Amino acid sequence: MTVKSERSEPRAPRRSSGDVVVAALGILDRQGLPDLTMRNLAESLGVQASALYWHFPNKQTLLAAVADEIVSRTRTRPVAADDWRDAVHFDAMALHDALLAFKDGAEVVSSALALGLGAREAGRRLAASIERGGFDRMIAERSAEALLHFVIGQTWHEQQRLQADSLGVVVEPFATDPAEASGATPEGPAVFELGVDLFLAGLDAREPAAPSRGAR
Amino acid sequence: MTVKSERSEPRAPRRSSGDVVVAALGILDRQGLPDLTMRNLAESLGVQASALYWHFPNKQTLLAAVADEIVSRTRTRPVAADDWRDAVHFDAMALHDALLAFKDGAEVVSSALALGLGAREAGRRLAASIERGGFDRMIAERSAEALLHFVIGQTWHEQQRLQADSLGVVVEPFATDPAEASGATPEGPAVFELGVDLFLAGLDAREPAAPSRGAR
DNA sequence: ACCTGAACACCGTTCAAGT
DNA sequence: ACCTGAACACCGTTCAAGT
Repeated sequence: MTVKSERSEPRAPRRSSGDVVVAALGILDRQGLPDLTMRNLAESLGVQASALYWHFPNKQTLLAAVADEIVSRTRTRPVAADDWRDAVHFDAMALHDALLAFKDGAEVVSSALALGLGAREAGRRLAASIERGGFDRMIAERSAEALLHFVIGQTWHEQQRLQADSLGVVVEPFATDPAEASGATPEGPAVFELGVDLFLAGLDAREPAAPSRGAR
Repeated sequence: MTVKSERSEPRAPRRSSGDVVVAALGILDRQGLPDLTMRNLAESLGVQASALYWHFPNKQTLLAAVADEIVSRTRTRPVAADDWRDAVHFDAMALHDALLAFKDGAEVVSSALALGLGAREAGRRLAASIERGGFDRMIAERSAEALLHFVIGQTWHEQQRLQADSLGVVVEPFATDPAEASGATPEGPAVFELGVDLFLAGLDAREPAAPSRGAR
């Protein structure tokens, strides 16, 4: 007989702020950012909208936590002994995939980062991988920031096109010549890879450094 | 005596969509994006909010026009005979400045670009300057896009910090080590320049090409 | 500690109707 | 051609009060 356990009886299944973030990710995944309202989110938790303000001071802070969660789900490199260029390349691709994993993921992370809330982990990983190339910390951090802005901006744009396509909306490709824009979009990943490779080539040229291991 | 001119008498000082964009820029400049509501904008034009929907189908389209206007005010290079690297460098800095010229300018342009509306001119200019280095059009366009995303993302972040500072809000600097984050932020422009230089070095390494002029 | 209920001060957008 | 007036269906946030 479903009696209550030992001590006190847990009145209701109360929520932690972690639960709120998970519920927010669910809405993001299924519906996207425009539908991620405090009211919708509250409803999906079986709660009043005002209850969310016990867990987070405002929506912006909540979105920052969501951005952190998206970024924290980035794949990490299995082996750590590789060339630093491969490590940076891997980090960039992994972040790209993590952003694509949730509808409007890139936009959420972009805003959080610009606002100076959350999504810091992404930059830290890139900087750490770059540092393995023997660059000093200042260079590593700043170039990581540059690469990070590229990855997020590019992914946001790409994600927007993917979502537009899936709705059958026609969006002109990103081309200089409108005449050649009529052809099929070559493909997404190539643009992305070119950017990352350009960046790596730039770093390589800046400092010959040690080939991979050993502090110069 | 202030009589009416020849033909018909102009009843009221009616607005063009250009006037709407200019008014929007005014609000952006003085108050920022959160205050750029259809109602505020209408009021600044002495009109009802619903009147704006005669000029633009929706707010998103209006913001795209605003983004176009911001980008179109980018300084253009005085002399065209320079090295292509200098041209790209100039374009990047000029766009940076154009985005900083209006409160939340970078955010407005970032969104418009990601959404595939407006702000295309920025990419076109960069691509044209890169093409002067002898790269083929595909490479030029894609690398321009990469650089563009960096410039906008970086500027958005920078602008956010500038505005936060001017309000006395404390925002932690963008650093890996929270311990070293307590120092003063070194400075903004340097981060920006490093990114552009990295990018140029990457392009340079990819194709030795002609030094500046002449098609390879 | 966690949440309800009700309210406040807004939003973007539509649409019939006016001139 | 350009705009009004009124409405619709929402927003984020606050706050006293409940358990």
